[in-house]
Amino acid sequence: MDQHNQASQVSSAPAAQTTYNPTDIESRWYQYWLDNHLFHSEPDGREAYSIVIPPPNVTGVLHMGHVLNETIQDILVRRARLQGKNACWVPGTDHASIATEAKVIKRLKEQGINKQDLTREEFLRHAWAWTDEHGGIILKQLRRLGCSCDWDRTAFTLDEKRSEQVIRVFCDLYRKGLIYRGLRMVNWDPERQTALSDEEVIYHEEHSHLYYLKYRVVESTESKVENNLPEGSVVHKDEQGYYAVVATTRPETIFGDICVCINPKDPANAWLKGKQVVVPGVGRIVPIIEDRYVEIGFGTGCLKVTPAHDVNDYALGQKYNLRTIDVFTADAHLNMDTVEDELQNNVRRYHGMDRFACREQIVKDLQDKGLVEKIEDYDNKVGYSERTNVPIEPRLSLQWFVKMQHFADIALPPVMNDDISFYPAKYKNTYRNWLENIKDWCISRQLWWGHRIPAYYDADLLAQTGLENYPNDRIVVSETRPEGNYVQDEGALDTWFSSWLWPMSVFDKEEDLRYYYPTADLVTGPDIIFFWVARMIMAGYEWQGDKPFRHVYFTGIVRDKLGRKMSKSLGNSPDPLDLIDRYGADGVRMGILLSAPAGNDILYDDSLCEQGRNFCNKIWNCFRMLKGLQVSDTEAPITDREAVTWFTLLLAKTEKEVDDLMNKYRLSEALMTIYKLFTDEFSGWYLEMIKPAYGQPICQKTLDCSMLFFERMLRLLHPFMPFITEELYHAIAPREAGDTIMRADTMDWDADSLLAQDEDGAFMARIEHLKQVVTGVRNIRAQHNIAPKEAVTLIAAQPLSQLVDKLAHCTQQIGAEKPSLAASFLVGTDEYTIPLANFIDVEAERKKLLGELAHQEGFLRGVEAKLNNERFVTNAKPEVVEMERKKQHDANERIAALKARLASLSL
RNA sequence: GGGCGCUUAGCGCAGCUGGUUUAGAGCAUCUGCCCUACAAGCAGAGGGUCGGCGGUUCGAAUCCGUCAGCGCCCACCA
Repeated sequence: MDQHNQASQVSSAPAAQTTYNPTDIESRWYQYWLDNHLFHSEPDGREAYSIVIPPPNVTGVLHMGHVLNETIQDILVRRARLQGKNACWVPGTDHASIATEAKVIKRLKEQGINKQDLTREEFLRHAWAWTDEHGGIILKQLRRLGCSCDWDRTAFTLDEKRSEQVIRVFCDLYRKGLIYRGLRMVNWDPERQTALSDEEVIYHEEHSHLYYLKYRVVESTESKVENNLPEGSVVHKDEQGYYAVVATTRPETIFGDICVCINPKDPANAWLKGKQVVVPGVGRIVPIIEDRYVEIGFGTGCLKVTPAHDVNDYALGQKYNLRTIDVFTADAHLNMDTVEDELQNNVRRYHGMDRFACREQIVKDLQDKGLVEKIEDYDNKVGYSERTNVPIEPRLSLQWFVKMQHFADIALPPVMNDDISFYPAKYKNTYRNWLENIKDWCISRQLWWGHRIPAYYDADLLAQTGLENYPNDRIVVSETRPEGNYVQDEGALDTWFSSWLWPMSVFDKEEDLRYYYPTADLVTGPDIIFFWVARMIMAGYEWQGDKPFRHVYFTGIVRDKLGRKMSKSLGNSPDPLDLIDRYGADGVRMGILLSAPAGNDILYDDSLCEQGRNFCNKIWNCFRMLKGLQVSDTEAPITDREAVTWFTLLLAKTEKEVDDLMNKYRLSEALMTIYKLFTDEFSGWYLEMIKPAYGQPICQKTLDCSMLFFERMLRLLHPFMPFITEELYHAIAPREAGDTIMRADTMDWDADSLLAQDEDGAFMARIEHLKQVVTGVRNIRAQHNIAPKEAVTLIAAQPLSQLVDKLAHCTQQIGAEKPSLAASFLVGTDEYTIPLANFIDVEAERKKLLGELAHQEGFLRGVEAKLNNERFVTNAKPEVVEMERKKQHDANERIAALKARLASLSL
């Protein structure tokens, strides 16, 4: 069946049911939007508004974090569309090399296939098959949420267009001298067996141990010890002789120890100067060296130096030209083949052990030999791979790097001077901090799923030199494979090396790039400020000469009710699709947004979606009420005209407020403002004002105005709740084919000139006063148990609008005598009285009045304390003093009225 | 070890270029209501002195200092 027709049918008649059922409505309208290409954008004469989606992992599924993020983007895009801008939201996915490669490997394993047994080409075929099969599910899921992406522009970070640009950028940087290949100590993920960037390492505090190991002093040098002990020496000796004590958290790296280092100024260890010691359990004889890097007083002041397995030790190694002995395999098992032949007998038993198993074993063995002085509990930070969550291993390897200082220099100023503005602004500090301490970016990965590094080695030369010693100036870096016998670099590029081009790479055509770039807003989490945000800014200036986006909106983290991060293992993360089934997409969108100001974590709870669903229901019923009214051609009563004028002003004012809040990215507050307008003002007050008596018709004019208000409120709400607003927009009146609430040119009115009609606010003030009187009457009804249907008399000094009589179900008596048996209340300084002969509880009334009197007198004392203070009267601004005088006057009037009431009550 | 941010009703928040009737909404709570748009609702109510202390000021939730607690980011003390 034709989906378009279905949608039209839905809108032709409001359903009779009293609750809103979103399911069918949402899927039909989404199809309608697609069928009419309402999300598609092409460059034209209008102002452009563009957003690029933070591309989710191609094989990912929708979680609550996405719901928050994508809802915000959709709100911004839909609002821009309503403002008449040419809005374009580009969707897409990320190839997420590490994560996806891991998934593919896991799947192959389930099929009994090992990655090692496949060629690169075979593996990639499997990976693409997997991507085609499972990829892009998340984009489908975004449709359920209502996301108005321009699906024709869907991009993928590993598709042909994107690849071209990534390779071009790599080559460009290489030619500019900003990319180099080098042997460095990098963060190694032994699980995935690849290098990582510094940003991909997450440090966790851990309870571990500090092992104090005995490094025996070599006998030939021992004799001198006794004769020459400097002041303050701390000498260790047991029945077998002298030894140094070295503290380490990683005894399994001991096989790679090259020397022991002390601080030259450390008196405790000065006796070790010039000595040699034996690496325990290994038997290697190593020198004591001296360097001020070692901190006196930490541990024993003796540091074992393992240049192949520690960043600092590597630095020392460079400084003193020490050799490296790498004792780990790529998957972090012990490799004893690198240890000297003559020591093999000592260490052979550890060969092939896992690094942590080896730690236990070597400690045990050393304890047996009496070579462990002591073991202390110790808390230290251990780096974990962000993706595989295994402890990373510092590893010396040949990798490709981007020189970052140049990029830091171009990316810092625009953020600091707000050319690119951050919401909330506090992240500017974080950003600056990172850029001011920038380090080179390791971009090569030992993975297959990704952009292959376009570097080529002469096959013959490579055979002679090997990769490590291949001369850098003979590397060919090129967009295309060079002619001849060349071998391409095996590495792939860090995923972020393609992501950082996203805001420009998604626009295929030059014309599009010119029109849509820079994009308007970026919506993302602060956790990828370094990974992505900063690097996009760098890339934007480097290749487009301009910022990639004008504003960055940082969302918070979605947590559960107890403040815990949502995770699969905790099982505290609801399935968004399930929530949409239960509450409707509009309900879920409102739920997630309500308590999510920029940068604040949100504590998700189903009750928030319930509130969203309930709001939909309220809107739905407002419409049912209006649509169900009988109409007449009679003149509108004065009360209708007052109500219409009031609501016109209120709506115009609220629209401006909402607009202002949106400009400040205060989306939650904007939604709350609309919510209150709809619920309190429109449903609670306005509809009650114009509602005809039972069985009576409403006049056409009033109904028309009311429908106009309703439509304008729908439009105001549309960015937040697209489905119900579209549904009711079509239910209000028949629309042309393809018409939509998201189109810009509906119902323009000039809010400013409307508001100018009540410039001094007198009319609005009158209605607000009137509402307070109604509330006062209702209050007395509640206190005295007077049923709503029972009419009461209201004694007032001045006549009020008939709206009061209608809303409070009362009859006004102007200036009438106030009986002593009555209840009264004050609005401002005006007193209102309701005779209550049959109902009044005199004591309760007196108590209430006395309470009010005490409050007013306390207030008056505060005001008078100020006014009696000469320094206040002379120093404060005149208008402030005047305000206090007014307060004093009003308080006195109210006190007088309360006293009079109390007196008459006592009669 | 540095840097940043937060601490306001039961909960999550707004207010913070000092003064607008002795602090504001939402949710939750309590009371009363199935009144013909809505019980996924209506009407009404209670509840904070603004983390502690000190200072500046005629006046501070709002500015300054300090202490405490919480959170985030960065950092090569084994």
